[in-house]
Amino acid sequence: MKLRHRDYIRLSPGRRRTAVCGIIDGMELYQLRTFVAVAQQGHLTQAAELLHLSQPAVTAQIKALEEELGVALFERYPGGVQLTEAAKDILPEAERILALSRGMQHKAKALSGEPKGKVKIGTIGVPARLKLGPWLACLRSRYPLLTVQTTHGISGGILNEVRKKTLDGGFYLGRNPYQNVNNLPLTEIGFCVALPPQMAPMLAGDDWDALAKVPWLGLSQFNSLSSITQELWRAQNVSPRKVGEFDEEATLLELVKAGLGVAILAERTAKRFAADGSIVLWRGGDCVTSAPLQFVYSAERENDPLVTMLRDTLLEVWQPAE
Amino acid sequence: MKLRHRDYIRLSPGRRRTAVCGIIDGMELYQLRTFVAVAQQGHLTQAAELLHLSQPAVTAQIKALEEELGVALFERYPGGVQLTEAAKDILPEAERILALSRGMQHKAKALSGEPKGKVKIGTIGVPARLKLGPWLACLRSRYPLLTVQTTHGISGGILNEVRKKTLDGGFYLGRNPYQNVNNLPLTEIGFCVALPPQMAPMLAGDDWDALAKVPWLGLSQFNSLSSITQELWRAQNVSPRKVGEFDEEATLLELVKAGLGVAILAERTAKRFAADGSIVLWRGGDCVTSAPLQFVYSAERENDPLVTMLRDTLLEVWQPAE
DNA sequence: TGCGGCGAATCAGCATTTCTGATGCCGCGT
DNA sequence: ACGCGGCATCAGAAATGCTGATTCGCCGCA
Repeated sequence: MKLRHRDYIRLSPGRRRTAVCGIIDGMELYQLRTFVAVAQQGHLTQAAELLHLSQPAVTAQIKALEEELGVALFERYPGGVQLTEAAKDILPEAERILALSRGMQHKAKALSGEPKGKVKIGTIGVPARLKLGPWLACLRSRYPLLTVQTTHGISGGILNEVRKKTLDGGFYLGRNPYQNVNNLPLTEIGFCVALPPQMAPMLAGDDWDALAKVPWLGLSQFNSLSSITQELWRAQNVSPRKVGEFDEEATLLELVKAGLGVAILAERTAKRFAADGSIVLWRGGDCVTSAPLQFVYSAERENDPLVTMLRDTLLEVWQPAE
Repeated sequence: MKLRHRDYIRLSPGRRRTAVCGIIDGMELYQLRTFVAVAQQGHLTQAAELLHLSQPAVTAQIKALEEELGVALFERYPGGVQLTEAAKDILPEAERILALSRGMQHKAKALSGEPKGKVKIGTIGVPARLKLGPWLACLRSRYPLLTVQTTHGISGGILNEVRKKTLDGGFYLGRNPYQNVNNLPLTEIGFCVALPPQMAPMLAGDDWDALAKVPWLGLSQFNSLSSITQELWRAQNVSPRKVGEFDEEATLLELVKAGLGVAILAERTAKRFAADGSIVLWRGGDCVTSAPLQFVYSAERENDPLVTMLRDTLLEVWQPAE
């Protein structure tokens, strides 16, 4: 990797901060947050998105911090940035500081009395399957001052919003690929392959190659099933003929009924509609794969009293049942 | 103590900071610094001075922090403020965060290569007695890029400037009354009572009562000897007739020579001038008291590499000698 | 009981900082 | 070569933090 060229001209407009003598009392938490985000992402641009900032803002903050500390923190390469040796030493300290500061905020929140405010939750799929009703009821009864706002979306989108902290938490189907998002497994959901009745005769056996030959209703890449399905095909070493990409189960169901092709559906949905014959299940309804349904939230908020409340009530609703 | 009345109207101008969802990513280090300073001082005004800020600025910062955390941090009483119960829980966290952040800055400074910059040192009394020459020579030889700026003053003033971080460090004579200023004892300095030659006959014995009857050249309250002298008189249960207050030893010496009254002088100075008869020492030059000569610096900078350098070189210069 | 004094809150205006959007520059892959 | 990803830079705009003057509440004192 060749180091990207740049002339070290400073733009620093000169701060107002009271810089007294030796020590310049100027380092601030927002700079550390940015530092850590950039270190994590390896890109100013991506860090900027995570921080809800523009890229120039991130550039400036990093530059200011580097100047403040008297140490270069990143080496700029084409295609991204990389921690310097010094920064590798400093990063854990910054993380510890941020962790402590979050801890302090959480403590304060815990001390500030009855929890109130609005919680934003991302939902996916069928509300009933999330046990959304019982959960919110439980939440409401225990914390009356809390209001909830739900946002429906597809699995990947929800996860991303949780990552970007646009949502306080959300449901996710599948294995969460981010390490700065924590998850609470709720249950396992099985999936079957649904066939239009007219195609059923052709696919009586459990032959994957045969399955690969009929039209396949694909999933949008933001749907968590998408990657699950892809793994599935790869494992069987076949590749399907996709007739399109769709991002909601209800849509898929409709299209299967209409005979457009075969698709993967959640076991429960599939079984329900197989019962009345509007679709037929491959292999008689055996699940071809499964994925965990999880509740996800920002890892930074692991100890946030609010998140704890969410987790506790969720467990209460899910534990006895499953 | 009666709680001070006030209507909790907020002025908060609304921040720009990206307040996303549940958590408001807005707490900043400068607010914590202010919080801790106020907690320590018990007065917004005094904290403001320590922080080089105006009192309204401190008010606003505390208010913002309280709003941020959702907890009242101080109760306002006439004559000052006091920590709330919640704040007592939170304060240690804030201190830990600040300590860590300082630690990080120090680490960065240590990593940033050869130390350079300007160090401001407060001096008192006679430079030679501070071994200033040898010390600065040692410092210079070891850290060539470091420049030193000395500010001469009286003991109390220097200590205060160190406390307010206007100076990186300084010399102080006496026991340091502040706990947020650390000190490095260098040596002990003895003091004798100097008499004008013409008064000597009247005070041949070692009678304190007799001493109390002659005119006394007092010390300004900012001179560290001031409190030492006061203790001394109190211990002897007598009180002198002050003819004025002066703040430099050289001045005192001149006045004693001129016959205005008696005064307390450092042993060495006193002995030197007693030798040529321009003054006479009470009790033949026995010290009546002594005080430690110390190097003082902000406690927050205990681990600052710069301060470590100062301490190490000082010890090197002072250790072998005394 | 009226009068200064102390300390905090408030207000308006100002100075400075920080952000954004547009743009430039640099390597890389197609 | 061209477009693209990604960072730096710039100018303008928005927002924040700070200050000085003033007010308010409470206390001690005459």
